[in-house]
Amino acid sequence: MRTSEYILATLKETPSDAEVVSHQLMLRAGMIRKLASGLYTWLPSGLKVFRKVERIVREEMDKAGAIELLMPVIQPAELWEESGRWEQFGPELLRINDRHGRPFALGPTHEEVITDLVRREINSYKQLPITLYQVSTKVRDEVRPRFGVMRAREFTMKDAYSFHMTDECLEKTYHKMFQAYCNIFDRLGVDYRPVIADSGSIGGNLSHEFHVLAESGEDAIAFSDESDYAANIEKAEALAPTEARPAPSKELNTFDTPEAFTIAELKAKHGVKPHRGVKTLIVYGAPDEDGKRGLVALIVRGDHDLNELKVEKLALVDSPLEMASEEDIVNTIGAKPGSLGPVGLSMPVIVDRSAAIMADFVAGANKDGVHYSGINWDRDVSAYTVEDIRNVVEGDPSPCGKGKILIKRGIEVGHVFQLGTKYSEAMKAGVLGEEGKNQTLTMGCYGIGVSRIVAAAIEQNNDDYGIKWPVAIAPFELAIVPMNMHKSHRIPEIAEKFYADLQNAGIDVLFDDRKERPGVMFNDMELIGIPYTLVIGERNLDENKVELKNRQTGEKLMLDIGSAVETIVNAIKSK
RNA sequence: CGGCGAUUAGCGCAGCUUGGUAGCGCACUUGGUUUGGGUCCAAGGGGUCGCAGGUUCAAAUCCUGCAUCGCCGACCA
Repeated sequence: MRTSEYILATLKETPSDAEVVSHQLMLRAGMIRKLASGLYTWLPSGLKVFRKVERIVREEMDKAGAIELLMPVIQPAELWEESGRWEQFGPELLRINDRHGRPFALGPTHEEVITDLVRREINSYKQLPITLYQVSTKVRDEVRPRFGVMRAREFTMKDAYSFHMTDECLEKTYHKMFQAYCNIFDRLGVDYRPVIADSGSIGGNLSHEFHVLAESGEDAIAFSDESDYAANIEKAEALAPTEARPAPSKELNTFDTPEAFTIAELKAKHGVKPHRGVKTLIVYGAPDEDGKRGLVALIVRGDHDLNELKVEKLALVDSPLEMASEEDIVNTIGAKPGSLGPVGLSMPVIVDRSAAIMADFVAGANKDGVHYSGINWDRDVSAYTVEDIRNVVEGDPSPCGKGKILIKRGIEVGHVFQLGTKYSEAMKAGVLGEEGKNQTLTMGCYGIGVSRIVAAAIEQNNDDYGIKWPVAIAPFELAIVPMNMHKSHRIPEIAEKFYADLQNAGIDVLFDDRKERPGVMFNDMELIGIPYTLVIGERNLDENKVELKNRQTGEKLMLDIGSAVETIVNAIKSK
């Protein structure tokens, strides 16, 4: 490709609404442009990267025995009603009506459609197991799209679905997919980790997420510093403390706290250390037979955070989890949030394991502007249950039994699930088994965010000058930058020859044939992140040399003109 | 969904307080100059000042409503 016949679309200035580095660089490097909130056009350079990621994903899926197909974005509501997700999915499911007023959804994922297809097409155990996949556009009406294509409303995902007669068979495919994912991320050249995960709204049992590690990641991952344990923080168990609860040594006392309604204020104004107090959070309980929801109190240590996912799974608590309104709290307890505590509460009280071994602690007195000190479990609060309801923090013992927890941030780029029979049962997808009896299929599903990978790779590979692409997914492998080509006759000649020879050798080349100053060209090529730049200038030509620059290392090599093509091809193809 | 903020040329912004000819930098076009790291000079093109309504002789500027975009929050106890 010649720059003169291409849209480089690079920007000197950073658009003001781009927050994270990958979003800024994708705009500046001319990869994407925003159409509306969470909707992006892929410009030529962006699309080239996107296609390279897509290709690696396809190759590895094919290698793992998955078969590609393509399903519609627009899906009839009936299918979603059948699986129960028309109700369950919430406003993220973008719904439309056709001209006849019939309801449809724009597919955020394709479990329903694939299950419907398989129940029609697959009739015998002999056709199983089978893994089908597609690379397609997904639509999710995100509450808050952000970070460019990282959390967009329309994005591209590779989604695969496997169907089996038995759980053992599902497990085998699951491991095969897991390995295929590792191969994919290895080839993409990103630093990633598979982590134990929750299966979320997709449903199912065992599940792993693949995360690209980056500061800007929206997920927190808990690692062990001594083993290869890694889990999404929402899934990492906070082990029960091994130490025993000290005996009470103080009397229960009240003290006035008229201006302290948060843990931070309690610390600032009354010197209460956060780990010596507890937070009391009020949520709605599971509905009773009449559908009425009571309140439930959740107690965690002042310096700990509640884990909503763990709470949601408790039988006493309504799912999805919802914080009680201030009105309901005042009406039931007689005090506002900020002055609540476990003493004298007439509702179920669920205490975190770490809070349950505290003695002589501080909490609100359920009276505005008053706190208790010297609270002790059993003596002052009789009815309560103990559960794991908090997020792990750094330094906690690892749930795997070895080492301590470290917390890092990650961008979720892949997710594999063992779904089980959630969809096949609801949608009656079964086949005849060996004994001639109908048997419900068991399913797995496996997603990779193709567009998100592009952004995640940039988060991990950039510097002050721009993007530093891994060769495998760079928009171009090499840039030819001639110095002042229009002032010379031999430079264009040699540059053209290199352009032709390198292309013939299978290198993806961008030939910067613009009439620009060298600095402008260098800056553009570095911003776009092309891994190698071949600089052709009079200065070196006199010695029969050209210069090869490596974007990753900054290293410059002088090459003899005669052997340069071979050297370059070897360097690039070895990656 | 709640709070805050923004909206003026393709991009980044000023002008608004105190109403009176719509500006700057980058980008773009033309000419010249320069040429191994975003040259310099000159001339030019490009705007329903987000939309609707109101106040006024006069509104980018003041008032009201709406829309869009963004940030933060939804762990506050």
